[in-house]
Amino acid sequence: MAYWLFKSEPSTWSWDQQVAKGNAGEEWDGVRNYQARNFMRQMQIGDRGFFYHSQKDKAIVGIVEVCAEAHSDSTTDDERWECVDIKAVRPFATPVTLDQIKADERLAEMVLVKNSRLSVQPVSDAEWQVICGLGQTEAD
DNA sequence: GCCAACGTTGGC
DNA sequence: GCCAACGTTGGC
Repeated sequence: MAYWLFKSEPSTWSWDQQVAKGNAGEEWDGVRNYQARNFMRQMQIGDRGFFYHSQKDKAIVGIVEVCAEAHSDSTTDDERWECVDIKAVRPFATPVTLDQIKADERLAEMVLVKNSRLSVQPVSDAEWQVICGLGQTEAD
């Protein structure tokens, strides 16, 4: 199983909205970036991801699970763009802020730190464990 | 609100 | 195929 990170501006699509979709999940649509799309194409059902709030919060606030593999993005007729569906699994007991991530040398190689603009990114197993620890949240 | 970094577009 | 111009993102 692979790990990922999904980034969203809470004013556009927030964790609370994601939770409200329940187990049915929701398309992670609107991505118009090839790198991000290519990562979504690699995702498999059951893969886990962090849900990150950019802008005001700048923190990882929850864990999501991929519940549909890449398919065409319903928000555009342009067939280049695809997206997966994700559903909320559980919130972080304590959100992990960007400041915390930057301060932890074990996370120095995270894409979030190296390329903050990429909206869908891979997370390593080690990074996953470290961040779940910081957030006092089950990693399973 | 500013600005740096990055990705995309389009003219040549 | 290169590169300048432009638009967008996101941290500060």
